[in-house]
Amino acid sequence: MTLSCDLCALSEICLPAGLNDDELALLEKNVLPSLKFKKGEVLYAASEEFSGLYAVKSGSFKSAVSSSDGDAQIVGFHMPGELIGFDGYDAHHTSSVVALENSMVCKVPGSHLDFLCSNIKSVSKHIHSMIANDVRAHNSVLMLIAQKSAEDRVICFLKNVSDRNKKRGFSSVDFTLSMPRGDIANYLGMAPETISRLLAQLQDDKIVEFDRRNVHIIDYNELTRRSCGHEDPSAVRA
Amino acid sequence: MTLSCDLCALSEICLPAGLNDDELALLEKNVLPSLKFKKGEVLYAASEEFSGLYAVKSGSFKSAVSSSDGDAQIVGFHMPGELIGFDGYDAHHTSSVVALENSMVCKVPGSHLDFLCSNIKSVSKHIHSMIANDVRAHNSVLMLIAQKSAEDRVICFLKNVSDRNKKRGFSSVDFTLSMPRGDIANYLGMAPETISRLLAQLQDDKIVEFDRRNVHIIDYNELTRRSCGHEDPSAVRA
DNA sequence: CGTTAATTTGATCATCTTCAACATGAGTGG
DNA sequence: CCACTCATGTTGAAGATGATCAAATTAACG
Repeated sequence: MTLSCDLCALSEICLPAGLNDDELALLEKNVLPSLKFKKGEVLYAASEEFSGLYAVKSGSFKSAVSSSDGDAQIVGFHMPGELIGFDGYDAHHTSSVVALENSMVCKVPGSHLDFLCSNIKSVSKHIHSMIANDVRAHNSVLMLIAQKSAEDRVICFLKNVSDRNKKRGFSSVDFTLSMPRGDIANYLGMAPETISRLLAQLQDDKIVEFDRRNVHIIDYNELTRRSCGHEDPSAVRA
Repeated sequence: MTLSCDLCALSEICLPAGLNDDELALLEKNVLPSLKFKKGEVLYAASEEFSGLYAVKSGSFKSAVSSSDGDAQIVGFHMPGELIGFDGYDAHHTSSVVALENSMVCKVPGSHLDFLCSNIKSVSKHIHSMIANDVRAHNSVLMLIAQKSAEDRVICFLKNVSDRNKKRGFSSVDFTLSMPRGDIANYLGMAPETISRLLAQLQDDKIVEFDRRNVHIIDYNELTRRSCGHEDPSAVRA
């Protein structure tokens, strides 16, 4: 049995945000019971037909595209409260989404989406907001990769994960990266070796401590100062 | 007086696509008369409140974001038939859009958008499609910049412009780049000098000829072959 | 506890940036 | 219409950032 939306810990940042009781009831009728995914399992794959949007309830996911010459590119990491699936909004998906750890998602079927948007103003608004966030996040990442040094990219990535944890009510200085170094490297457009070296340097500089995938930010201010105007997009991409 | 949507040369690829007469009439009532912009003029600026979506009617635009440390990043070029403005869909814009040449746009005010989407199914679909295209285009560019060599990026850029011209019914082998080299370089995340050198090399290889901003593709097949699985997104970003 | 995957570290190398100088064109006012 | 000026674009040489290759370590997991 699925936890109802109004009891969900994410209700403040997910679709239920700002709804009254009637609207909440209506929303819940149109959201499927949450689905479980084990680490490595596929939420949806490229070329699959669009069947709805997904809200991450727990755990985390990565989405990736691959080019015809076989190269893969991770285009986003998705944390609880974030909405996934816009890449297939009209027809079929072009990216694949995979669980980075054991995770849960809530699904809003595509057929119910129009109905919800038409009948609950704030759902419509929330979706629009998510779309705009998506675009903004994309722009930020593009700027990051196109213009900034490898060090800047890593710092901004850490800052971004920290911010997103904070938004969900978790610690912004102690958290775990659910993805391997290689995924971070791919996402940021660099070699895993470079990630490794730069993290080591941050540790030497006593700004962040790393134990495996566990992160402890020692000097949050310094991290923020160094994070090159990469505003908090706190958003998803799919 | 604005040319009506059904007489517009872009009706097949713009919002009117697939509408019947009644729907067309309804659409036209909700689209403002087209607006003119001179080269360099601003369609909207970052932080401006969202007031609607724009369809490029003629000419071209670029959109850019800037980080707090002053760096600017061009995040998209927009050609006729393409829709601009999703970055502000919920509240206010975070990118600025500037005309690259004398251009015209049609505006769909935000207040009319929900109405149109609710009442004309294919407009709703078209918007969704544009959003999905946006995400896809983003993913392609990200892959391009994060993973590919400078040469690949330039080739894919040319191929992309060619494809978008073709889609609009123009030549895919003879066209003009409306943006300066510096803008291309910024967009692709490299130095203008590198662009210059790579274009020169393509010319030496007898694949493309350049006269200023005029492009003539000599060996389209070779250009396609070299363009690293960067599928035609034929889409916009804003 | 062994086997494989993930991560780190070192050394070398390539690509692309940067700096500098120059060339070319477009736009403007006389 | 021409001359001037500034923006845009090209080319060369040197240098730096980050990639690649190789090897060693360490963790994850059955």
